[in-house]
Amino acid sequence: MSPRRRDAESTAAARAERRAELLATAAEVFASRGYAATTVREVAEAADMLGGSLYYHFDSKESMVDEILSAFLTELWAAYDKVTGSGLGARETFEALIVESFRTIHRHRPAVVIYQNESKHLATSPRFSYLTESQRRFREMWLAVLDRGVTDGVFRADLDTGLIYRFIRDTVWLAASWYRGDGRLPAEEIARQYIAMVLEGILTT
Amino acid sequence: MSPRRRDAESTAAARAERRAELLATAAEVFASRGYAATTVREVAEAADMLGGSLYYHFDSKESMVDEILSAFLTELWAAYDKVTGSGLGARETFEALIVESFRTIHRHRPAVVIYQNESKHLATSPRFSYLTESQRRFREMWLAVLDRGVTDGVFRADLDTGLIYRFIRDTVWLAASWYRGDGRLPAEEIARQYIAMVLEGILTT
Amino acid sequence: MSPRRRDAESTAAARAERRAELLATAAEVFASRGYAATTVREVAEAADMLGGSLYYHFDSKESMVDEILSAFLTELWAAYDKVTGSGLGARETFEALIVESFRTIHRHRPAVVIYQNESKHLATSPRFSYLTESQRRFREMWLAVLDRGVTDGVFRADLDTGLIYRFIRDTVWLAASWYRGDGRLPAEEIARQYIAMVLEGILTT
Amino acid sequence: MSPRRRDAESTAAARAERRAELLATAAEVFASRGYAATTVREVAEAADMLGGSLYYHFDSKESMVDEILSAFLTELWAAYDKVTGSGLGARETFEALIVESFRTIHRHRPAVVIYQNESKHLATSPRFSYLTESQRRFREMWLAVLDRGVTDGVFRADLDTGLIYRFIRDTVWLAASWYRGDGRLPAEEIARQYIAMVLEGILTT
DNA sequence: GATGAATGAGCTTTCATTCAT
DNA sequence: AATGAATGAAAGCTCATTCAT
Repeated sequence: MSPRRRDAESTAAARAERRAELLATAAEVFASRGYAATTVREVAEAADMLGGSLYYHFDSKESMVDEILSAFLTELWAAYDKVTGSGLGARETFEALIVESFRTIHRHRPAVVIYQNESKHLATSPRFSYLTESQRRFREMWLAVLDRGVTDGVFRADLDTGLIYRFIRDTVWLAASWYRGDGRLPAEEIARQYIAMVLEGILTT
Repeated sequence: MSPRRRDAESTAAARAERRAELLATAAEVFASRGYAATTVREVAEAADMLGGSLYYHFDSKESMVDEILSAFLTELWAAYDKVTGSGLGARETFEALIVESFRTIHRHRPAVVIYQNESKHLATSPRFSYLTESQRRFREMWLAVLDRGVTDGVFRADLDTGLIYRFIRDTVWLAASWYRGDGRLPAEEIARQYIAMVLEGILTT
Repeated sequence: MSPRRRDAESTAAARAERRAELLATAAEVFASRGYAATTVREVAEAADMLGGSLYYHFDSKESMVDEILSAFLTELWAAYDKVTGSGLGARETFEALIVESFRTIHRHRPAVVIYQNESKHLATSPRFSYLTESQRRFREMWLAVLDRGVTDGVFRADLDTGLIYRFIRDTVWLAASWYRGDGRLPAEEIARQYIAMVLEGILTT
Repeated sequence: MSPRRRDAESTAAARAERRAELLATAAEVFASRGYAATTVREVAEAADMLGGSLYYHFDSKESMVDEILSAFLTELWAAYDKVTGSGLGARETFEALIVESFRTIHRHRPAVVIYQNESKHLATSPRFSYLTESQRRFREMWLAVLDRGVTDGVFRADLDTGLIYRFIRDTVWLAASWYRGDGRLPAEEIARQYIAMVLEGILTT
């Protein structure tokens, strides 16, 4: 490996690292103030620079949320795919998905908040069509698990699975709004209690 | 009643009605596009007027959300207070509160959506301090019901009531985002299924 | 005189009186808040009506100032012309003009304030060309008196008459800004002291 | 001096210089068109920029007048304080104050015009309370000089000093409206003739 | 004569974005 | 990489004016 190449690599790596840093900062600000209500100046200030300087790193404000959300969704689906591809039963799949969701909230809290608050609005633009697509997959995945559970006689048959899906979706993602990693309840414990509450309600007894 | 008085009354009534109409329109638009992202011109357009004309009826964009939210909260608390003042047991209170919540969503859907999406941000301004206050009361009310249920042996003691409170809060209010009054599921049926799901999970068996 | 004609006359008279009332009110408001900074609504409010109602009486906000100023100037020039046509000497003319000026201020205080504050700005519009014309006549009249006084050996020759003219003009009209008819100093006493000061100076002799 | 420090200094200096330039332009426009009647766009145009660009340098239109007026008053009072602190007699103080006033007009003509035309209106806002305060000090200072002159037998006792103060104040500051630095009469000559007129009168003796 | 609702132009201000340095 | 000045579109809001009643 030539020194030249090493330089190029370390430069590229340093640049990527800087981007990641800036995106983390931006995500924090977008999450706390709301995307539309946050100015580029505020993001820059949080990163100790001036407004114009961000444009060296990013094309636009929109491209920042874009990167934040797509990075989060990519990682989320990697985790989900691993679970659904493991050949677990309906109940075990249900539990594993809940646990993965709370783990993701733990690692990507600001991104989850942004996703929760802004995705409906952003999704109207073609650039963010992947948000709609993700939501569709999300719905299919959960309905499949719930329906399989009903078919297998594991979940109650007298409740509307569409309704249950919505309740689960809402609680899980809204948890990002109040979840604090430093609280007395770690992500795993929240997942455990959440599973206990929901499962013992929808299970046949 | 003199004609003069009748005139004054009908004029004042007509004005109040017009305000209500405009507020309903504004609420719809704020709910669907987001308060910050909605322009006054858009609200006016939805009401078939020009931007400036709205200012004959309202002081500012802010005063519109203010009226929308406070009208909704006033009605909501009237319903809640009636329930909590009826001397019902923990479980019956729980059920009645859920039913009232879904009924309010049915009648004030756009206001609920706005409340859900914007109140965190709006509450930072002194003008909207009643939002914070309402949230505090809301929390106290639910915790009281849940704790009483635990004490009375009606609700399970091994779950964190703070956590349960949050799950309930999030699911109930977020329901406004997807609820459509014209759907196959009326508010009462949604409430019934929701109660079934949650209660049979947190009840001692 | 037919009753019909009397009605028409009394109606016309009543209308003229109402206009005069409204103009007096408007002058007061324009004088205290400034013409540009005063809204039509404020004028109307001071006259106990709604904004639109003024347009029954007047074409526009501009036509109100127009009437206020031209009425004032008409009366002022009638008084001035009487003085300059009386064949008085330079000093007596000087004194008489000062006295008439303060009398006009006494009767038309708000109009004078408006004239002082706004005429420079208004005069740029063709509609108000009479303001420029009036100012020109005013200058000519005073310079004639002062120059005649110098020629006659009544006024000092070592002072620039253009400068003296300006000083007189400024002090006399600005007096409207602080003059209050109810004060301890009536218009005539102010005129007397003013004349004494300008003619003889403030030094002891 | 390190290069870094020099850079910082020259940058800060350049910025201050630019602000001063823009303020001078704004003062010119405010003075000629009136503050309320001047639009921000007009100020910007006079400075060869677009309306929004001014907001990089100033918070608001109001903050521009604020800076213009307070800079002028600061300098004016520095000059006045020097005079009144010199232990001169009443007549010499009088003359020196007049001279300083005309010198200030010479250097700050637009600011003086703005002060004259707008301060009454601006002073109602707390932000401009210093205008009221300045006017109070101004009155006290002049009355002290005039009263001392009367006591010392230098000034006539048969004239109302309150009245004289007002005449002096009005003429001196209104002079800014017509004074042109390029005219045949320099500030000092105007001051000389003005002093002669007020002290000795315009009559031949 | 007056009301009240609406108009529409124009204002101050904000803010994402650009670009020379 | 970052600065700082400027752009220009668009926002919230004001206000003189109109007009049916």
